[in-house]
Amino acid sequence: MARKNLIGISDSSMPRHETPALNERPIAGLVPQTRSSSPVGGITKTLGSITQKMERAGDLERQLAEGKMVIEIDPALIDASFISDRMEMDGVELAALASQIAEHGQQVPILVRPHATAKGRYQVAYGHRRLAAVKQLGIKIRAVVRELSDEQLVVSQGQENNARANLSYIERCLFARRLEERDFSRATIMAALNVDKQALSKMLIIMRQMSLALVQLIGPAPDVGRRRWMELASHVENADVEALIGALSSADDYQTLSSNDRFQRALDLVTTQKQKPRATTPDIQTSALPVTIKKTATRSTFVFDSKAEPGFDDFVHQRLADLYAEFKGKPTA
DNA sequence: TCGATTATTCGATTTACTCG
DNA sequence: CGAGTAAATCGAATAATCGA
Repeated sequence: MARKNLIGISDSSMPRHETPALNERPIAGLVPQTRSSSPVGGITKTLGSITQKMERAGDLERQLAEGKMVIEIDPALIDASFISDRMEMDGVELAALASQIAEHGQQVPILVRPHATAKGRYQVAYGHRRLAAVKQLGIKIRAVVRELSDEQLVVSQGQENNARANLSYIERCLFARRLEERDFSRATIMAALNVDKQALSKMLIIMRQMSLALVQLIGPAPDVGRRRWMELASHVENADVEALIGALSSADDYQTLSSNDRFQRALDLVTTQKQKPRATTPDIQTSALPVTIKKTATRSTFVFDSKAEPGFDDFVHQRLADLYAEFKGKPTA
C-alpha cells in the first residue's frame, strides 16, 4: 500500500487511462521492480522460505534487498535535502536513536542521491534523523544511492516522513509551503504529503495567513491540529503580529513552555478582546425550587433534588408531554 | 477512587461554490 | 470542464466529567 503511494500522483486514475504525461510516470527507482513474478509466482511461492521472506518484507527492506547499491558513506559528504521539513530535532530522541545504532548497527539505510552540483557529495532524500545520529557516532552511514529528480526526491522524502516520523500539522504545512515556493506542481505536493487537494489548500491558506516568524516562535506544537491552527491563523491575519510576537517571546516563562503551550498562549493572546469566560458550565440555580439546571452548548440537564422534594421528578415526568405540547404552541389534546 | 458517560479534537471525506 | 476553496459532517481517539 505504501508502494501505491510512492506512485501517488495519478494513483486513482491508473486503472482507467494509461499515464499520459512524461512526468507522471512512477518513480522508477523507488518502486520495487513490480515483482518480477508474473507466471512463476505461484510456483516460487511454494518453493520455500526465501521467497516468502521476500514477500513479507516491507517496502524499504525490499528496496534494500533488490537495490544493488547500499554503500557506506562518510556523513560529512552528505547534505540535507534542499527542502527542510522538520523544525527541530528532539535531542533525547536523537540520543536514543544514536545509542540504538551504536548497539545494533544501522539496520535501515538512508536514501541519498548524488549532489546535483557538488561532485562527490550527496543529498538526503530521507533518513535525516539517522544521518544526524550516525554523525554523532562518528562512523560511516549506510546509504542507498539513487538518481532522483527533484520531484522524486521531495515525494520520497515526504512519503518517508508520513510513514515513519510523525511531523506535526504545522510542520507539514511548512513543508507544503516550501514546496510551493519552489514551484512544484500541486500534484507533486499532494503526493509528497499524501493529502488531498482540500487539505493541501487549507495548509497553504494557513501558511499565507500566519506569520512565518510566529510559526517558528511557536514551534511544531505536535498536539495541535488543523482546526486550532486555522483558528489562530484567521485571528493572526488581522492582528498586530509584531506586538504578538513581542508579547509572546518576552514572557519570562517563554523558554520553559512546551511548543504546545506556546501555541495556546498565542491563541489566548490573540483572542483576548472579549469572550474567554471559558466553557465552565454555569449551573443555573432555580431559586427556591428543588431543581438544578446544567447547561452546556449542546444540552441541558435537569437535576431533581429527591431529598428535598420527593416525587417532584415523577410529577414533572408525567407532565412532560403536556409541557412539550405547550412549548410547541399546540393545545393539549 | 474507579468505571462509565460526555465533550472535544483530530484528520479525512463529502458536497457545493467560484473562478478561468 | 477542472482546479482551488469553503463548509459540513463523519468516526476514532482523548480528555474531562460524572456518579456510585
